[in-house]
Amino acid sequence: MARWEPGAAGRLREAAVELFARQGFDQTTAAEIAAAAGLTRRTFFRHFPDKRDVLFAGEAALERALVSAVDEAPEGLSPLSLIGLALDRASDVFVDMPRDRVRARQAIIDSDASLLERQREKYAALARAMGAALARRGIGEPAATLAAECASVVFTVALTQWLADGESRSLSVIAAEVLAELRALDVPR
Amino acid sequence: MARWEPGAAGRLREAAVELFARQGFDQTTAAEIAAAAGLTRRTFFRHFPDKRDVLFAGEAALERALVSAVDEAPEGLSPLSLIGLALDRASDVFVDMPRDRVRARQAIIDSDASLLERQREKYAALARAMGAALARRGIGEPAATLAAECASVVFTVALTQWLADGESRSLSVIAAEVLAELRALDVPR
DNA sequence: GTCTATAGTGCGATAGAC
DNA sequence: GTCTATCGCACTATAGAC
Repeated sequence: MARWEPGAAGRLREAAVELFARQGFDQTTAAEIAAAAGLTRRTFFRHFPDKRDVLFAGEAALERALVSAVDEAPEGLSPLSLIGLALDRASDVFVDMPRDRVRARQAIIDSDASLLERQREKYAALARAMGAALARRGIGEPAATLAAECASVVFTVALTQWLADGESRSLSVIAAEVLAELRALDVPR
Repeated sequence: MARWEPGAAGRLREAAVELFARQGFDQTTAAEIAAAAGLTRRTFFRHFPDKRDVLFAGEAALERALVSAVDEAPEGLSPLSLIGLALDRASDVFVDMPRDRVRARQAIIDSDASLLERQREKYAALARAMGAALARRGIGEPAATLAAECASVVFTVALTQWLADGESRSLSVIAAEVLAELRALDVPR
């Protein structure tokens, strides 16, 4: 048997969601999480610079998905259409995730102001990366920034809806619908 | 002579920007700010629950302007047109402010992570208030949230441009232009 | 570890406005 | 007199210096 099982970071992330959900974020120590994952406190901090990060390690994959979709998209699309492609690709990141697990994670974040702030920070970083990707395609300012922020908002709204009680549609379907609503914002009502 | 001059909060805010700009946020104590405004440390904390708040007390007026514009707008407009009216009203809040002072304030915020965090929080609250105002007008979800977040983004981008070196146009002109860019995001390019 | 400086709070006293 | 803003003091907590 190996000295360590593979996927230490993943096991830490799962254990963290589990423990935070059961006993609260503040009431859970890094040592507990590490123990539940069969690791030591020291190893926890080698993977995550602070206790909060264990909940946000997934954002990197999201950013890669969003940015690569923009980078690889065909020419001649509108910024909003580019965003549509990016959101579709980002939705793929979530297809293999159990909805209940993502729901639990979001409930933890919603319960703590400092976690909410960290989440805002992550989304702001995501938007900056998207803006840079759009700029590489020749989209000027302020269009690139506006489109990137729109992507962030549409994604957030769509994710919230995906996690809502009784919702069964896929994230990509919901995101497309929310993007359509964004496009319709200038229709009088 | 009166025991207290009127406008204590305003004097504290001015002194704070002055001192933060000169010696840095961390290097300035609440007592110093209070003294510069002819008050005591205790009075500072009666006006502002914490040291950061002295930089953000103005957001309340901004929120009132945005929300009242939506509340008082005529019927039958699109959500984007509603936020156009709101942005115009919000710009009025800034007409009497010296651009250099707002620039100094923003430079202070940009220099400190915890202040940036507070600013994100304030804008998030602003967007929530706008979303609620739009909902009162019968705008459903997710349109209300989307439009409110768009307003927040357009305002942020416009304010940044207003503060840019060499920019001389008024905030309301810039905001109208940025909103026009937002409307044009679905044009292929 | 100690020491210092500062953030932030609770409470009561006081000086004015009305 | 009431009401409110300010003040002064004492307190806890915490971050950094050493």
